[in-house]
Amino acid sequence: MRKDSRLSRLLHALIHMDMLNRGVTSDELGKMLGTNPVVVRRTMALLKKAGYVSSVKGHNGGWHLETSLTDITLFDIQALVGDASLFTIGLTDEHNNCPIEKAVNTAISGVLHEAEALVLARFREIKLSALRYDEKLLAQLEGFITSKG
Amino acid sequence: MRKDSRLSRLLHALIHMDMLNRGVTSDELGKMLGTNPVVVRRTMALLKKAGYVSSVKGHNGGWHLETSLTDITLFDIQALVGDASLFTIGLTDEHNNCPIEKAVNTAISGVLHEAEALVLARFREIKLSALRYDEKLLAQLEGFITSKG
DNA sequence: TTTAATGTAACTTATGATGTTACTTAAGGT
DNA sequence: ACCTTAAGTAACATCATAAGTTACATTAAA
Repeated sequence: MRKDSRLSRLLHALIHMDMLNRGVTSDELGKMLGTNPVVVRRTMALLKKAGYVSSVKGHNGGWHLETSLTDITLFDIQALVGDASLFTIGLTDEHNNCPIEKAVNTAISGVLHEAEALVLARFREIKLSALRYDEKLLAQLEGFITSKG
Repeated sequence: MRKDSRLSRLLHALIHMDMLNRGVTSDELGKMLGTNPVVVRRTMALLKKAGYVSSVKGHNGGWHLETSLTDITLFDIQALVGDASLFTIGLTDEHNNCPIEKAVNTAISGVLHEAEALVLARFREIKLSALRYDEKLLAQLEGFITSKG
């Protein structure tokens, strides 16, 4: 199923902005993120609405970081993009009153809720400042097997 | 994002088959699951391939349970449908060698792996026999808030 | 031979992020 | 004033995949 990579992209953009410590244009961000400026604007609009960044139109315009990365957690950004559930597992129509279906859905959703709570709790613990480029950290992590998505 | 409800459907079907204790047709299952017989066959084919059920064509044909529900866990069924990741959160292209992107993806995937392990461990603990219709259990669970999916 | 069933191919639909084009608006530079 | 650079946004296409649907082949009992 198609995945939502906006969380990854927004974190990526925010950290680049923090390290550059200047305004950046959507074109620049698009090159960094491997996408085009319209997608960047669309996605960055979520950050702007939440006040984490501002934007300036016209000449010398662009995006500006308005918040220290020590004050933003993965949870904060996930909250901007995570409208629906975190899982690809769906339940069948819950307005059906078949008791078997209810028992099945209850069992599944119980587990998924527990896992979702775990994810969000972990995301709350991770500040964006902790993800800034750090040679040592990256070397440690180099061998880590990352999921395809 | 669109969800995959095959896990829910397969569990639902298996428990109905167990309780009826007879062969059932795809038409019957379709009515129980709220879908049509072709979708049922397509989905049930996963169970058949794994040997949990068998099928008979023609007159008096249909689907037969071949395994006790005490010998099947949610994990077993999830393994049949869960080709990809359990999460709607995706990472951006991992062949990019931007160290920031790597750090971001590593942080996210670390958390998701932990949560996925939790889900699968819980699924291993739940036998399908534990989901059979039980008035008492259902009454207890009635108030539980279930996810929209 | 008729009927009831699975098996399966082919196509459509639904969904939501992503990609793309084109245009509008804003603001600095010349 | 005019040009250029930038965000903002509408409109539409693309992608991926489960689900829905139609049609037909195959199998086997009545």
